[in-house]
Amino acid sequence: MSSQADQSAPASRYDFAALEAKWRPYWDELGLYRTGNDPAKPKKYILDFFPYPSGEGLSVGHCRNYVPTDVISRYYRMRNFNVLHPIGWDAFGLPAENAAIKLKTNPAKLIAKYSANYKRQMNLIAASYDWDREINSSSPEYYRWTQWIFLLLYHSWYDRRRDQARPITELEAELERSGTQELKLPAEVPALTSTQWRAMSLAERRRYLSNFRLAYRAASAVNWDPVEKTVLANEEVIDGRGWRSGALVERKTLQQWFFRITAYAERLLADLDTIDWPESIKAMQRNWIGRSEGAEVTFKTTAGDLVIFTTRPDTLWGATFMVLAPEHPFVPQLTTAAQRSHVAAYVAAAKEKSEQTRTAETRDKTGVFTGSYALNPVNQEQIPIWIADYVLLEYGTGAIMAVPAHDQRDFEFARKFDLPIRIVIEPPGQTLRPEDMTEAWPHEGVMVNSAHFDGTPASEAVSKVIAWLEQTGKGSGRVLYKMRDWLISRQRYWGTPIPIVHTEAFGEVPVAPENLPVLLPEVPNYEPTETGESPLAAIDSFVNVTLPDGTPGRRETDTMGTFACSSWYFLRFASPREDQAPFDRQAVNYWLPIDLYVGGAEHAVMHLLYSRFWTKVLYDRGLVPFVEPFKKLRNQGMLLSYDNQKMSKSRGNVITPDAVAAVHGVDALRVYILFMGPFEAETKWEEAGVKGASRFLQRFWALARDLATATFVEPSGEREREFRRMLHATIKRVTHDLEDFAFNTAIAALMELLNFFYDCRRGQTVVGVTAGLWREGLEVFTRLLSPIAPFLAEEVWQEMLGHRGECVQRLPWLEYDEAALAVAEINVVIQVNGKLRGQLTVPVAIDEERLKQAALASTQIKKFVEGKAIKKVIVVPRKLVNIVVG
RNA sequence: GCCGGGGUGGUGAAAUUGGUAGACGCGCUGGACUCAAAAUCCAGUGGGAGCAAUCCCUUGCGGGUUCGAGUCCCGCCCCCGGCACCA
Repeated sequence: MSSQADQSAPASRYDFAALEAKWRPYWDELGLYRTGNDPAKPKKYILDFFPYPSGEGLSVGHCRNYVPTDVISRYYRMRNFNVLHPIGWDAFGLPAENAAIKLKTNPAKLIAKYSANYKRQMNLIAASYDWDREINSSSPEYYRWTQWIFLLLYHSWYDRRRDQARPITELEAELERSGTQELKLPAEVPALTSTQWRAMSLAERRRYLSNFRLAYRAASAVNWDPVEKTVLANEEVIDGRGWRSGALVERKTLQQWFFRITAYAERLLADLDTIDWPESIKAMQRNWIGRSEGAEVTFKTTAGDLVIFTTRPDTLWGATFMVLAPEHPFVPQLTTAAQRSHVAAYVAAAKEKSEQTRTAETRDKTGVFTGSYALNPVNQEQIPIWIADYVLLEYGTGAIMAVPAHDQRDFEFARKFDLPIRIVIEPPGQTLRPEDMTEAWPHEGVMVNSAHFDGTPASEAVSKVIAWLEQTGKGSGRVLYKMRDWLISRQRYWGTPIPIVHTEAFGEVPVAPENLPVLLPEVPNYEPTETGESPLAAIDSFVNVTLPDGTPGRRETDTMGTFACSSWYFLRFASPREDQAPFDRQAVNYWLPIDLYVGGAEHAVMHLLYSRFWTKVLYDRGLVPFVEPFKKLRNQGMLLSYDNQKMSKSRGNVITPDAVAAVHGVDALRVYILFMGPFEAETKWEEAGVKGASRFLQRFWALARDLATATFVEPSGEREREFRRMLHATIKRVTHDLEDFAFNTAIAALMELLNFFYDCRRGQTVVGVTAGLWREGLEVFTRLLSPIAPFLAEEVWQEMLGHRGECVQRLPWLEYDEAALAVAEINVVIQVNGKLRGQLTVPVAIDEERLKQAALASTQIKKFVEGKAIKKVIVVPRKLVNIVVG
């Protein structure tokens, strides 16, 4: 499209490229996108998910995220809110590092290049970010504070009595005073007296305290991604594969850093009920947290007390055998000489199988008898102990009681190995017989064969048994979660260094906050190793340090996974240049929590869970006054390419905003993105759809162009009332639809208004309304369009409607006038037996009786009513009359 | 299997609390303009019957509630997303 307009005749199409070139610098100069800071105004914080700049740049799929939030931001600016709409770069992480290795360059350089391109594209689509607040998580000014929060977690412990994180110094004081006796200790942490505590060396104390810290280092079986050459968090493993690399993960036991997110399981679950998020994301988080209520019960064995967890303590009398995970620590001791070779072979085979194959292969039960027996505490019965890989060491206690009558897995196992099946639960009034069963009966029912509990109904069974277990010391009620602690260390270069130094004398020593940041060294070689050791370990100048007191130490060489960076970045935007703290408290108090957070659904249990966790820790430690960071979350639907496939470079079907904007203009791109379907629905890109959006804008532009030459005839009061009514109805619809995230119907409303304008025209002549009202109509349209198609709106407003120098987006949002919406007459539908048979135009204020009479008198319904008895007439004022005949 | 979300024309989709199903767009058909095309404008467009007025059918399937159901209830089928030997 050229900007040289034909001088003689009026142009037939508008030159979108010229408008874009003209208005972009104008808005920049005006500071239109700068964050509002008028303390008298209310605020809106509207945020897009922290993007990861990649070499591929943005596709139109990203626009489905950025355009709607931009429209909402512009809308709230016009509604006179202070709007914070920032953007930054989630810059650390594997993709940039891998790309840099491949291209033999530095990841920082690549990120700079990629993010510059993202910025260019974001500006292209007129996303109204405040670039003064741009942040980059890989800059020392930023990651310094990621390290600071790491240390905050390190110096915090979770007090289960108060359900709150507290400073570790308070725990030390309590241990000094009274040991662990008053603490609600987690089962896996050994109790301690104050005397024992005082006798401990500094290193021993540090080791003991790591049982409590919210950031701790521990040896654990972890997910090793052999392609990325690093460990991954559980949340990053999808179907047994690394979420980015797609490689099958391997089990490795390594010393790793974790965040104790499990301490917050209950709060992370409960607070989901307080936030406005898509149900699917909440469901995924609930599912991930995986809460189960049940009981722990102790069975005596020759290797010691064997604790099991069950959600069905009411079936304890039906336990006919026990099953341990092959890795369970009791296995060697429980295995009898006769069984030794079988057990050893089974354990070895289980070890060979990855998590993947263990679950992917058939669910056929396998297992082997240990030769030992356990004592069922409820009936003093000796039951055989087996091992089988369907029991997982990581969940519960790694051991179960098997109740084949009432659990399908145990049933299959019992049938396969010919173990007894005993029924202890029955449906009321029915009898079950083991020999008749083809599957377990896992439902709730009446207890039978359960000593003095026989006859206990389902509604009371579980709670009564738990109470009895607690009274008799055989067990206790317990809540279990599937969620594991968050593994944060990565054996890679391009991440936030973990601010810890390891020493011989004192164990791990945290870096003092005033010595942050621990800088990531700039080095030419940073390729990952095969050994599970970070490439930083090979850099002596980084590793070897001397503490202020002269103690030699070795720096922690793992870096943090990028989800640490993105777990607090939304706080940083409130005061992005703050250099005394991660954020300015006042600024955070004003801007947070986020009013609207938009991004893809793929972060359901990663970023969105981690951020909630960090926010709760910050809340507990008094740094923020809210417990949930994202009040309202929306996920944009996926945008498939024209071939119904996901857009990807390898398929060659990526559509870029650059290409669309070049052909149709940015406004048309934006209109189509918004109009293509409901915001949250998956949709397919249709080139013809952009043409439709473009046509809509053209049609509006042509009306504005013709304003100067139009003639106005036959003004009529009635027609003008109708015209005004349309204007106000459209203001109302667009306003409500934008508030509801219903961009497609907001645009449909504008299209209807435009069609109405065209109905008022006969060629260049406008019929029924005055020039003044016609102009008002165009002005209303322009203002409603301005957040959606800002370039055309600005052009029409300033150049064609004669408001030069007045930025249309600086005007307040239009209010609708209820009075103008009023109509004198309305259509009412006449139904006979619920079927549409006629219509009636009646005064809006008609009373019910008259409406009924008018309907009955209507000739349209005569033939449906004639000769039949009228049984009933339903009158719904302003809507319909339904005549029921028999 | 469990959890969440869906199923409406040729097509993307609309439809406050149950109250004219298919707004708006795309596509298609016809017309105007043009030497012609593109663009634009005007008219039509759920399916079926009929010259017509008009009538019948229609929101995945089967029941139900109701004067009235896309919407509520019960039972199915199918699609998408997530989780899954979690005791």
